[in-house]
Amino acid sequence: MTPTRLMLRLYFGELMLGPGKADLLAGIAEEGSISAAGRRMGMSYKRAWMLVEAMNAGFAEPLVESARGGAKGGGAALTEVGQTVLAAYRALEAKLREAGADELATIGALVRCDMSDGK
Amino acid sequence: MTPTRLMLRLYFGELMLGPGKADLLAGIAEEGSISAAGRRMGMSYKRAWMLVEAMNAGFAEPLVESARGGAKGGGAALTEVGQTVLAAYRALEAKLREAGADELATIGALVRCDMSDGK
DNA sequence: CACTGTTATGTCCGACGAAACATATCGAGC
DNA sequence: GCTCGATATGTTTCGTCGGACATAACAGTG
Repeated sequence: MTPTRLMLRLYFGELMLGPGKADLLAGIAEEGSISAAGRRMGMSYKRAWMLVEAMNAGFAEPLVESARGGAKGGGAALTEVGQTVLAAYRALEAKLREAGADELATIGALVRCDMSDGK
Repeated sequence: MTPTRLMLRLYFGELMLGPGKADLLAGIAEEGSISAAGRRMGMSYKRAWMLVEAMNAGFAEPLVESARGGAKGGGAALTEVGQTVLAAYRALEAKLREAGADELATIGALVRCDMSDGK
C-alpha cells in the first residue's frame, strides 16, 4: 500500500523550496518557457513568474535565465545553478525516501486511510 | 556555517505533519497540557486545539488523549501512537539531515545569505 | 513597420485562514 | 455546591494570499 504521498519542503529563512517550485523548475527546463511550464501545471503565468522571481531573489545567483522578444517571443531556461539546485532537491527527495523508509512506513501505516473522501 | 534552517513537512492527503505539529506534540508531552504547550510557543489555545483535532482526526487513532475537569482542570498527554509518531518524525528529521547532508550543503551554499534583513 | 508570443508588472477584488473574543463544560477538592 | 483551571466550541473580524484582468516592453521575422 502506498497511501503516503510525501512532499518535501525546505525553508531557508524567507526562501522556501518545495514541490511546486521544483516542478516549475523542471517544467521550465523541459518547455523552455515560464508561461508554458505554468500552463502545463495549471498555474497562471503571474504565479509562475512570482515563484521564479522569489527563487532568483532568494538564491545568491539566479536559477532561471529569461529573455524576451525575438522570433518566438522569448523564453527561459535554467542556469547552471538552477540545474544544480533542482538536481540536489530531487536527490534529497530520493535519499529521504530511501533513508527514512522505515519512519515513513511507520507514520504512513498510522494515517487514517480515507479513500472514501466525501468530496 | 549553518545558515540552513531546515524544516521538514509531510503531507498525507488532507493531513499534514510539520514542525509546528511536531513541536506541539513535544510540548504536550512535556507540559501535560494543550494550553500550556500552546502558551509556551506563543500559540492561542484554539489554534493548538485545532492542530490536535486535525491530528487526531487524520490518524487512525488519536495521538493526544485529553481529560477535562478535575483538580488541575484537566490535562492532555500523548498516546502510545502519539509518541510513536513524534519519535518517527524526529528520527526522520535526523536521517534527512544525515543522509542528505551533501545536498543540503549544496543548496544551502547557494542560498543568498541575507543576514542584513531589512526588517 | 506591423505582427507575434513571451517576459515583466500593476491593480482590483474575493476567498480563505488565522486571530480575537466569547462561552460552555467538566470534575476533583475545598 | 462553589471555585478553579483546562478542555471544547462557536462567532466575528481582519489581513493576506492568490486569481482575474489589464498593459507595457521587447526583439526577431515577414
